[in-house]
Amino acid sequence: MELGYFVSPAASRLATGKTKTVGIVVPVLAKWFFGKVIGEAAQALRQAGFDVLLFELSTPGQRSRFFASKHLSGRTDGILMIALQPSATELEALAGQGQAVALIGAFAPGLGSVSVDDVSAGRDAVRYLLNLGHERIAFIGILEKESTNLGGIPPKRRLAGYREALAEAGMPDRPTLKVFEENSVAGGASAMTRLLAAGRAPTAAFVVSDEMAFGALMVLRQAGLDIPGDFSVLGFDNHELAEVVGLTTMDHDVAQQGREGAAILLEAMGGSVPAIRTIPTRLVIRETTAPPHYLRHRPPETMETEITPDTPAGREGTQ
Amino acid sequence: MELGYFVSPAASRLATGKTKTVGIVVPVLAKWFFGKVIGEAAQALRQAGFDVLLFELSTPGQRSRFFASKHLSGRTDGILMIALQPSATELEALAGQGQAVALIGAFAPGLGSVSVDDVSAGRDAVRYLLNLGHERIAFIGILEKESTNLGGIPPKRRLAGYREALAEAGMPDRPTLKVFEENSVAGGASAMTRLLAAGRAPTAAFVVSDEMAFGALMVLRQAGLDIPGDFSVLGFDNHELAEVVGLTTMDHDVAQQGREGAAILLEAMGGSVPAIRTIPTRLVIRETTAPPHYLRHRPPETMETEITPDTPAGREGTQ
DNA sequence: CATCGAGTTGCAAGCGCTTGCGTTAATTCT
DNA sequence: AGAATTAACGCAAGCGCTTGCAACTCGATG
Repeated sequence: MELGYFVSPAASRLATGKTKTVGIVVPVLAKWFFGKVIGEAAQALRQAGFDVLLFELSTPGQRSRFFASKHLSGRTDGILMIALQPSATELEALAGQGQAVALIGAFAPGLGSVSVDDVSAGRDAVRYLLNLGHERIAFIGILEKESTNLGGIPPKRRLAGYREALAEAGMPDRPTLKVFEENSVAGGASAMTRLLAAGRAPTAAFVVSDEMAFGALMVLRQAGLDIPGDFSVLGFDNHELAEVVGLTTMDHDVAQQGREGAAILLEAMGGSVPAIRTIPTRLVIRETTAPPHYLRHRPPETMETEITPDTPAGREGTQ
Repeated sequence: MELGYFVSPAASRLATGKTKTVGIVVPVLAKWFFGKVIGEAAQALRQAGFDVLLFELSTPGQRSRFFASKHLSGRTDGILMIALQPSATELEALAGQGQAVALIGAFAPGLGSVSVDDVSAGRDAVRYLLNLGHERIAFIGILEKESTNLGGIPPKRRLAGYREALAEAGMPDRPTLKVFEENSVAGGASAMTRLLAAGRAPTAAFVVSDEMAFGALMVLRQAGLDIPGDFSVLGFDNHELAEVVGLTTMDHDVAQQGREGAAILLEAMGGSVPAIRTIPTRLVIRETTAPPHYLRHRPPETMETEITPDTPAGREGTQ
């Protein structure tokens, strides 16, 4: 019974009610982040003897259908939701089908989850730009279209971090410096376009995703601006290609999030108390950030090459 | 029986022997291409009433384990293999478990498959560089490490296309201009480094994947070379970020490959004769290609902006 | 040596569905 | 309207496993 596993899963499911299968739910697949985290989580889950079913909820229709029909019972024992903030009724629907649930990049009362410490990451990112001497720092965030469910909580928390850093430094939080667009290269491009078209342009931008930052960089280059001389860009994710572009970015261990998410789901299915874990972030300085050109003659006051926030990975009581 | 679908899948599987589930098998997940094609295929499969199980075979161990144990029977009705060239014994193992099989980006006798017309795509790409006036055109391909199963057939066929174009033009096929590395940004970077370090450097390179092309571009820029003035780079895939970098590349409809792969698997599970389809490619000219600098004063002989090969999508008798 | 307890083994019930067959109701033709 | 054909319906068997219980074996103890 232990080695050959020639048992018929169907029969054993019927008899036990356990499917030995989990569902991984993502808003999109064709993004580096999701591939990475799914891959890592799936491997851990598979190692624990679970099959993994994939669900992509890229439209509101798919999302509501997924939660509406109770097709999960008998199909999966648990659900790992990635970058999707479930509503109370959605959570109920899942619970009603006897599903254990774990979240990556989201929170829910009573559920286990992993996420990065977005507010401190946002704060650190903006602090760094402030230390460089920037005074007009833009924030490029993710637009919450109802037709998409990307975004969710993390970008909001990064915005909170942005505000904190500004407040700390006694800088005003100007509404005109905050723009929100779809989370994609194109979205980042149009956000930067809007920023440049507005009255007084900023000298730096904190962009909540590297993909958007790529788009932003593209329009800056097309506009003939020198990076980082005329404009600094700081991204988020440490995307696989951030290095190619030389993008300064906020790194967080994506693979670890996948692994921890899997572990937490496993615990939840085992009936353990749900853990809430936080992944640390780390600023990776590359070539898209520098003091603003009007300060170029003297070196910035601080010039660390790497900042690791003092929030270690571990259990936290947040939420 | 049609609407509510409150049936217990386990019981129905037991009774019918059909699982209404298919497996999608990929060598890696954390790549744009795979996310895209899986997403599209999964959606089509799901629409047809199938659940999709995900299998990532990123190591030779995982691969052999996957084919060795007969854990598929009773789990899936069919397998969609993406960018994985199955061996004869692997195919037997699958057939022995009653699995229908469809391939994306690979071929096998008697099996349905979709793939791009790699040889004509490679030929077109290199023809374009030749038309631009390049005389030393490098080929950056994928190294077949036994520890990875990426690559496979398509890159080999692209190389064949490269050779054909060179032969047509009466140009020699110099071994020193062909380098092979791992399919990644880093691999592309080291390939280009080797090319620049060698005796007489080429003036252009045809790179079999955009990711490698990104790496190649990175070292060219670091080397202080002007692109496309000093060096032209032509990629493959039309990666989501190719536009950001301005990379000239060979585009092929990735989503369509996913859809067609799903359709073919569905047909195969329905007992139809397996179809072998080919996806057309299309050269997308951007800013990384130009005539070599020593020809800059006069315009190139031909300067199309887009070449659509005359091989339409459709059934073919190849293989 | 007999008895009791612990450990082992085998058996049958049942998980919830599908499927074919026998039965009954509905429908059509003469 | 009666018989024959067809459609609808319900019933029981069985898919291959798990699991609890009964029967049994073995070892240890009084």
